[in-house]
Amino acid sequence: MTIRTRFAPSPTGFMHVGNLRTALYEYLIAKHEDGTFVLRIEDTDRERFVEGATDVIYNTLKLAKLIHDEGPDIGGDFGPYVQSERLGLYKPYAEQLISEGKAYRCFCSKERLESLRNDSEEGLSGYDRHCRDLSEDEIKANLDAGIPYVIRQKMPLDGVSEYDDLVYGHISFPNKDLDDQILIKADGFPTYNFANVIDDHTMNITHVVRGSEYLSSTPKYNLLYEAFGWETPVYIHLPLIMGKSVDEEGKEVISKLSKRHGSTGFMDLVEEGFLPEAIINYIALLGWAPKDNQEIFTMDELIKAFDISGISKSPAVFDYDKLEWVNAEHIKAMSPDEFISNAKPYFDAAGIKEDSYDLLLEILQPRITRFTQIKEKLDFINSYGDFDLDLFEHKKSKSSKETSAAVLTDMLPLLEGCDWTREGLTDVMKDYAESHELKNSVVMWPVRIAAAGVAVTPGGAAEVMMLIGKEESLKRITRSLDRLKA
RNA sequence: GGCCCCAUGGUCAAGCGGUUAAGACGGCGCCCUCUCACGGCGCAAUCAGGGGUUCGAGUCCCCUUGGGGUCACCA
Repeated sequence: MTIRTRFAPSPTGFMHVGNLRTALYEYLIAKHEDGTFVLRIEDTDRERFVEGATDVIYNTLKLAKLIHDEGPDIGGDFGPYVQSERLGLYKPYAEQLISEGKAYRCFCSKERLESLRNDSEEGLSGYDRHCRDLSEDEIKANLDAGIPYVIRQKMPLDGVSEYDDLVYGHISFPNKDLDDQILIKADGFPTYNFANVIDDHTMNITHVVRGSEYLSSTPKYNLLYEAFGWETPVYIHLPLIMGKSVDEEGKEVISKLSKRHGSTGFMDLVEEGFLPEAIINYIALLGWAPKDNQEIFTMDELIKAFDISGISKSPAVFDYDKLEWVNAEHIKAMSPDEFISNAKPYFDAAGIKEDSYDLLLEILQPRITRFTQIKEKLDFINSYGDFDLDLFEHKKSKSSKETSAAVLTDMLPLLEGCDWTREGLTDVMKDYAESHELKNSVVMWPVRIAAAGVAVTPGGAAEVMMLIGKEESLKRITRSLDRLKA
């Protein structure tokens, strides 16, 4: 039997990393066994419909390289793959249950249900099964009167529902706590719970993978499978992804990851400069650990290594620091071409010419954790002002304003006359240091500071000057020297 | 509140009856070094508490505590 998993998002226009991780695990579980990964759009809630939201889903999956084998855009043998296009399918199943005495029409108004909730202790008890045993006459009268109704499933009043989850093990649940769940809403649309079961069954889904928030509603699903005489799928519930934030009193709180914890939308993270493959890599590790200690994975490696037994049960806190590290590792693992093509937009924005690419590749690749940082790293190339002369003071480099002035005075003509290459520049500085019995740093420090005008630069004096160019470098050094002497 | 689930450093976590309790991120220190990174080396830091079971418990059982989830004509 080949494994079939499905990702069934609602088109809300926003892909939360928690949802994405669920999709990832569904994909990995299927692909590890050479199975099929299905995309199904769950849009039964007309009020929540967002224009263009399905595109966000397609784009996200494409960027994340979670390629589905069946779905609305590519078809398959079990279509349609959009619930709103399957509407006719659900009601007959509900009516079948009514005729078998396993479900019933409920004519209660929303207002009545509302007051039911308000009257109960904490507003927490459910439906009172008021319509569960209406007589045929009462039902007919209500129907004739055109009173809108929902279809509810009759839940067992006692006993225990049990099932086995591949992550959480054996779960048991007292039936008396189960509400007579609504299958079909008054508007004729199926509820998520109902459509989900019908679709999973009719699409031959073998493994249902979802967040652990469904752990306690799974007995309801099973009762539905049971009512139809269908085989239940294998359940794999995933630990939730949590976020850390600070409350009004300045206390640190941990709760289900949401926007208040920072960027949690996949697209938001991408915009901040996180690579899709790094995000995927990181979230794979949130709630799952490989057999060995590998941390950095490509998608193919994840498919190979993924194992359900490595999924943990306890919720995991999303850690931006580690994501940043994973991102940096992916950047460092890039081939020169990959790096350049990712960096090109930023190079263009900084007016960098192609002949600097090799040098920038070398100095930037180990230094950035996100490509979006390139702009500020290269700021010194295009902006230069009268910086604080105290920058020439650096104890560890044995550099001071006095030594700087002396060194720059000597270096200026030497630099002007030397071979303007990285090696040529380095050599002329080192030779000078050697012949004057100075530490390299006494020479390099002031040159770099004078040329860049900032304390921190990617690369050293020679690299800085190569990036700025001969003319501009000499101009800047002259200017700094004048200011030092003034 | 009822019900369900969870519990190893600050974070992700390995461990599945006998270990000096891995590893990674972050932090700190040292080395490398013209700055910042990269790289290398090292340090600090964890079994929530209490009962059992056992020759032996982070590992099994129970209770307590803590955390999370869920109780919609949302998904």
